Amino acid sequence: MTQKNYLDSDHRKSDTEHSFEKQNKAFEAYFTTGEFAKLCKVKKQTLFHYDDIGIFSPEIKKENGYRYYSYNQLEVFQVISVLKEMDMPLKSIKEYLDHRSPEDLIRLLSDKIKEIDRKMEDLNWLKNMLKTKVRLTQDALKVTTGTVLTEELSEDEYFITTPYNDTEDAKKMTQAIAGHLNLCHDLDIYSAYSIGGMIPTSKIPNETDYNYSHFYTKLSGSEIHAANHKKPRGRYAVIYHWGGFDTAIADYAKLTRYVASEGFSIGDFFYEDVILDELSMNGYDNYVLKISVRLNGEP
Amino acid sequence: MTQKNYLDSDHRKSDTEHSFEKQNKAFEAYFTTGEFAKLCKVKKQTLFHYDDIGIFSPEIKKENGYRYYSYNQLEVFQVISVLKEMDMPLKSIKEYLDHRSPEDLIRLLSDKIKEIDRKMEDLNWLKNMLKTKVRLTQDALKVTTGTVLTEELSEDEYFITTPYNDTEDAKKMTQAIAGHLNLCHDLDIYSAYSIGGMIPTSKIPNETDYNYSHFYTKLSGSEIHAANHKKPRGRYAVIYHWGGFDTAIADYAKLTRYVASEGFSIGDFFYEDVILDELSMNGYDNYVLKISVRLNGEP
DNA sequence: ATAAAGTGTACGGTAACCGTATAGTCAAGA
DNA sequence: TCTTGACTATACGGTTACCGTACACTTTAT
Repeated sequence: MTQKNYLDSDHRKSDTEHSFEKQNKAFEAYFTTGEFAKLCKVKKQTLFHYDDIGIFSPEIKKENGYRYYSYNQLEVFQVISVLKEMDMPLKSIKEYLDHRSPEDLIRLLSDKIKEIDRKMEDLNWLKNMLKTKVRLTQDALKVTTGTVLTEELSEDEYFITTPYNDTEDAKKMTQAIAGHLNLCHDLDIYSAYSIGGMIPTSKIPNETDYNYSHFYTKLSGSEIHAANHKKPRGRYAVIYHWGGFDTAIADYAKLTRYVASEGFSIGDFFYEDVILDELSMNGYDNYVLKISVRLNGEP
Repeated sequence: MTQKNYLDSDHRKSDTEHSFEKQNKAFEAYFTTGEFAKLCKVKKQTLFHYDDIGIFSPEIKKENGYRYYSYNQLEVFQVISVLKEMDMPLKSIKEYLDHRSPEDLIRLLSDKIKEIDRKMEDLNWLKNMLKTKVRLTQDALKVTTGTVLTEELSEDEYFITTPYNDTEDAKKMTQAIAGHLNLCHDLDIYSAYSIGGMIPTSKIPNETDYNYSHFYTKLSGSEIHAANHKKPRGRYAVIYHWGGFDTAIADYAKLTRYVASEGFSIGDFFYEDVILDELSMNGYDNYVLKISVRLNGEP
């Protein structure tokens, strides 16, 4: 790759003043810190730093402190760059460089390849989640609130749910939600959707009660094996509500009246999804909720 | 998602001692720092830190300094977690949270999606490079050095080259190599292969001359449009050399003798590749070189 | 009442540098 | 030879997002 020439044997470790005086011209074959930094496309500071921590030092250091890097050190630096790009801490790089061997290299790189695979999976998941979130938010901006409409759910949706029995105790509820998050976490489920709440239609929310029976997370393709609830496909009555949970009660009532007036019988659960949440809005009072309930029977 | 109940309006910002005494029981609806940290799956320190820098503070702080987080703050914390997972610095998260809106969220997430795409491309390239490196290293371990063998190159290979005219001046050569690296960098070419050197067969290396005419980088599929040299397919004489550039001279001669003795005429260039380099070996003297030259004409 | 467990602040340290101030050094032109 | 401008070195502080530990005080359970 590069040539190892006579300069090497002449000057390597020849750091007495004598040899400097005698072969001063040889310094032309060396790079100062600034030159070498430019070659490596890094700041001088980086080279100082590497020298300080002992991972990469100039071949020669004059007694006035001036550093001189040799041509063949460029390659060593490249090695460090590559290892650094793989997120290897300098400490480990140093350790590796001190004991390197082809076998260790193969081990090291193979591990890194696995790590990259993991990282790519994570990124892929994150990307899908962000895309879903963008879509949901865009939809939410187009929504009309306070009016009942109907919507066809063309496919069954699968949920993982955490049951909830306690009453309106805020702390208990928070713990249940945290528990649900942990459950999802343990099952490696990271949905793009917010957590939703199910309320049995037998218990329409009122001023004193707003009782969820379950908290749920919608599952996507590869995760439906973990499902324990199915939101059945079919026609749903939907109302979008703006103004937080407190004032949603009225819209639950509206929804119930609508179902009856249209001659349907009501499905088993209200499904409550947060469409615009803390990510884009400041505070519960500005959330946009989507409340839906299945229309059973023929009108 | 969660319920906003009476605790909210009663206790938010009610941090006088009076209201604490009066509604002490309400604290049961709040979480201490440790509890909340467990809920969020982080250390207490993190919450302290977020409070310090003003990005996320408990709803209530008693006059003895004890922090109390409310149930609805869990969601705010989740938001911070998600943004953090997208490598957003806390400072920017705070800025965003202070002015958030659905439109900004869409902008933000769309940018992040693009960023993720870039990152995945980078990772993919790195992965391919590592895989190639592993393969090359494994091959190198199986190699016999010092013996001439022949090898069929079934496909043309495409190189991007940097010409080199100067003589054995180490500094000039280093600069040429650095220039080559920069060229590749500028063209977005990051090969998995090390830089190779080409030597015209008219100038067989000897004790005083080891003159490369070009440095090259092998291009892979999508990059061949940038090629300015083709290593033609066909039969090649190959010798693997262990012991660095200095002692390679003898093997160049061996190669030349072999070509003649078998009745071939010699190709235009020697191709010199470093098979085991600084990544796995310590110092030039332990490199393994692969020197190849095309066998022209029928024997 | 006492002990265990939890909470607070403060301070130091981490990783891999970047920026700046200050002082010394080198190379080229007058 | 001297000066000037460009460069070099060291030292110290700052960055980011925390982690650990020490020490003192509270709360909770017994």
